[in-house]
Amino acid sequence: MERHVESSRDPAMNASRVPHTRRAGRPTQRILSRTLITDAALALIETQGYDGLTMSALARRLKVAPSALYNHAESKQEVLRWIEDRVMTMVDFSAFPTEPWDDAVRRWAFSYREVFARHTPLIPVIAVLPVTGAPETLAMYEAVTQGFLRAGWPEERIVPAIVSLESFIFGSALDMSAPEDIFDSGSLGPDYPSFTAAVRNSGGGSDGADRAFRLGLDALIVGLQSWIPTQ
Amino acid sequence: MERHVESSRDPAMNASRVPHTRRAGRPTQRILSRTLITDAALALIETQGYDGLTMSALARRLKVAPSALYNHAESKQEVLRWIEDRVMTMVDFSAFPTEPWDDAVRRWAFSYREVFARHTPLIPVIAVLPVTGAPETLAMYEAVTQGFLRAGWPEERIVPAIVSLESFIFGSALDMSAPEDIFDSGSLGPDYPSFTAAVRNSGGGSDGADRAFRLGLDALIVGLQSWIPTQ
DNA sequence: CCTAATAAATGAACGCTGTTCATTTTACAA
DNA sequence: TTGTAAAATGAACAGCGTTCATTTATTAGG
Repeated sequence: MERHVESSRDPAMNASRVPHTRRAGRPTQRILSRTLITDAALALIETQGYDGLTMSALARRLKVAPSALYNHAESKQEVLRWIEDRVMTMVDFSAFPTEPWDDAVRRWAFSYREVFARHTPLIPVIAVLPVTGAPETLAMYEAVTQGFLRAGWPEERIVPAIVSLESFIFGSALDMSAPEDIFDSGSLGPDYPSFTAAVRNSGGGSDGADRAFRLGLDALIVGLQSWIPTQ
Repeated sequence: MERHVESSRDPAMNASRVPHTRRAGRPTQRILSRTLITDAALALIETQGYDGLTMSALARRLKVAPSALYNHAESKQEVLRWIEDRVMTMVDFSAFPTEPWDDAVRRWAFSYREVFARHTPLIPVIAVLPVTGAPETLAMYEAVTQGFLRAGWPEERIVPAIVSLESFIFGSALDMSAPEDIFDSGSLGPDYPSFTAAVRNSGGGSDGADRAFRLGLDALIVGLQSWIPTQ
């Protein structure tokens, strides 16, 4: 068929998987690669959402048969892992080398939550995913760790602290995409008077998730800060 | 076919949806009901996991055709919502009426995490799900709210505090089912020396998630406690 | 320059999913 | 006994992720 290869595209080398031993007869990329597939997947998610991310749709966008994807990715799960690593590059952790610890954590946490609130289907993936083979994710952890060290954190407490913060961030990212009236008890309201009253008097309507996040993050930061020996 | 109704089963009245106005010609349950479907689904999950929870498998277990389920549930999503509400009954919030606030929160949080760590696929469902029509979930929130009031919390701060705690709990439940070596950077290790070292020195291997949860929960509790006016 | 080797692409399957629909069965009310 | 309406059936459906035998394209080596 005359479908693909209408122009001379970038050979699109596979960034992080250089062949170790080059044996006889080494062929080349024609169309696909980890980078290109991830690009297309993200573009697809941008316009169609995660429901629109099917292997067929992905292949269509790359002008390729669905089965061709399986020469490069083991499964859709693997594609999701690639996406996850790419999405991590959108998280802003730039404050750690310069700003005070708590400010840096705050900026990082807000950005982290924001990014994954737009990628909630990744959260169950990421929370369970080994970082092996996720260089961007590792880059973030390295920067965060250095920020903690810079603030005087003892090495052995850094990882648990990061895990705590991340747990809170992931949970909050999920919460962010909840409907505003999630706590509306409807006709059952009178059966649960204390809770219904608390919901009614819980302040502004629209920024409920935001207030809870700010509140919890501050609490977490204060609590964690007591783990830094001096200062 | 001679398949079903081999014994006289409980008519299995639909617990929480009593018909408001009984109009002419009111028929009866034969086999299915919200309660029975939820029972079967949970039993299925217990033995086969969430991957095994398909509408066909569910129907098979109830000795019924798959399409019969759709006379009672609008979709699989609705079945998941029923499961979610049932699972909420397994969360222990019994300490709120008697114990000190922080102890009650701790017990509740530990139980909550434990329960949903065994039901992680529900987490994305629950975090976004309106509580309308989820009586057990509402019952828990009512008890928790009363516990907060009893501890002197101002009404308007209770809901954000609960949301914060829940976010942390859900994130931690996801984290709980992560593999132990999730932070093993593999061959890329040397490129991220600070993080790799922090992981290596982060203490005991197996209870990593537990330590992070305890740490974060304590921090959160201390931080939140400063929101109680007196005491 | 041809040939052998091999990755990459194809297209037709596969089994399974959740869901729909016309039809039949069942149970109760009148 | 009859009428009504919910509940069950079974056959379809489109779409999903994935596999596999086959063809196409590319390049290294003799």
